[in-house]
Amino acid sequence: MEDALISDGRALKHVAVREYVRGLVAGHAPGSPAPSERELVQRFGVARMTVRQALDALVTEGLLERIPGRGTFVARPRRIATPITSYSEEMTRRGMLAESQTLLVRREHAGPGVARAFNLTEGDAVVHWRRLRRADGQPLCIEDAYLNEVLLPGFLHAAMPTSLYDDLAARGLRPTWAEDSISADVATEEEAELLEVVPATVVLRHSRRGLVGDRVVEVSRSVYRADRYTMWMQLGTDD
Amino acid sequence: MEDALISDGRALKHVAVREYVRGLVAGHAPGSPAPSERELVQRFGVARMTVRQALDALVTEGLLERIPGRGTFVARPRRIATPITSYSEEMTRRGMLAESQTLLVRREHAGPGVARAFNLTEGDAVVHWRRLRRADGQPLCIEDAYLNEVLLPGFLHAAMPTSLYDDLAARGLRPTWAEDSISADVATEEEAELLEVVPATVVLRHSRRGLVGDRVVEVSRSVYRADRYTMWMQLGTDD
DNA sequence: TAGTGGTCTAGACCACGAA
DNA sequence: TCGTGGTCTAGACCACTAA
Repeated sequence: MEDALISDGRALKHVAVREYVRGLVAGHAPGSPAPSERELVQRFGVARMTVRQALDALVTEGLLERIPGRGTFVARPRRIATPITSYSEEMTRRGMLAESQTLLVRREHAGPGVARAFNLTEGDAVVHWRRLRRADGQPLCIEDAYLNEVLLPGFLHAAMPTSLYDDLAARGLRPTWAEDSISADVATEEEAELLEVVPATVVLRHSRRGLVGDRVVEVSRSVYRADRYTMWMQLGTDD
Repeated sequence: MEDALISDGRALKHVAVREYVRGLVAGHAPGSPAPSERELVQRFGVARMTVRQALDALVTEGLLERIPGRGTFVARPRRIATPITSYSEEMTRRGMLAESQTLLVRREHAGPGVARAFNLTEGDAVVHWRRLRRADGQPLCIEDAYLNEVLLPGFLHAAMPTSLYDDLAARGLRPTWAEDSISADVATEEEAELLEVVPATVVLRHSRRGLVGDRVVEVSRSVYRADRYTMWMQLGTDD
């Protein structure tokens, strides 16, 4: 929603036009016509440049497309690269029931790897949260998430959120940038027991550094049963 | 390059201003000031709206950023998600010497999996190109690439390109969209022999469907030695 | 021919930042 | 105080599309 209309007290005309058009075409099929520029000039009693400023924004964000000599139309949605998702979001997308069992959650001193990933000094305090993840009731993954406590005051004492990403989102700290590494390996004895496989079974390891701006908010290491999990991703933009 | 100046015969003013500014700030450090809008109005003898249209384009493409009350400046380059790279590009990025040995290249009838990936009918002709990939002389990967011959006339009879992606780029068919899957597995006997490991060694499997627009130009399946390869990727935009 | 978006003019007032 | 970008006006002519 555009809150400039409320919070500012003084509505910007191009914002008013933009949000009017956005609401008008919401849910309309690609190719549906939007109002013509001169029609909007009449309706809002503004200059045409103001209407164009409003429509420019909607064209830039991919909602509308202009065809010279014909008009302005609802654009076909662009393909989008793989979003940065949480385990529960990913499982929901696959149509599976995601469950999590907390194995450990406590304040720890950062080891060398975690400290480097956070740009902290070894020994600095971090929150360590280890969970066993299930899909449709079957063990699928062990995730060790590390969090920078400075960015998440009261996190340890609050009720554990259902979804880490939901909690981060509520704090405005949901990662918008992720640096991932993926490798194949065999399970350790401890991992094998939790995942209910024999030791030395093949697993997929996935590490992530999640950032918001320049701040590292999440460092995680996950190990998946290779017989139950294939990672998917889409790269590129548009089509 | 902006060719509207030449091909159109009649130069668009906002294009002239845009390209003038682009050339002016080329190579300048982030934070360097660009000319002010009123300065460009003077220099080109155009209206301010025309200058703003020119600068809007450069701001949208991420070259400039505006700071109200201060001016317009060269923007800090945005972080970019993992590009769709070829094996040789990826190895070069890692500072390793990439080599390829063609094991097989021929026309084949598409099997069910490849046909589905290409949106073809099973049995349709495809080009199959199998290569053993080395990094710094050591076997790293076996790649089976399948190509749609309809899109690549004469491909089989031409000299084999050093890089498949270079050849595709020359034909305007370098993928701009990729759908990948990654899984952990063990090597087959044949794979183990080529990769110079014992059978049942852990490997990373990577499949890709590469598209340009709606056209599938490449379907590939790669198998990497897990002890020598970790996949990296970056997701998201900006920072 | 009528309507559309693309381009362009020559001004204007505003809020904000720096000096 | 002065310069900056942000917003806005009330027109104009053009090329193009569709009827």
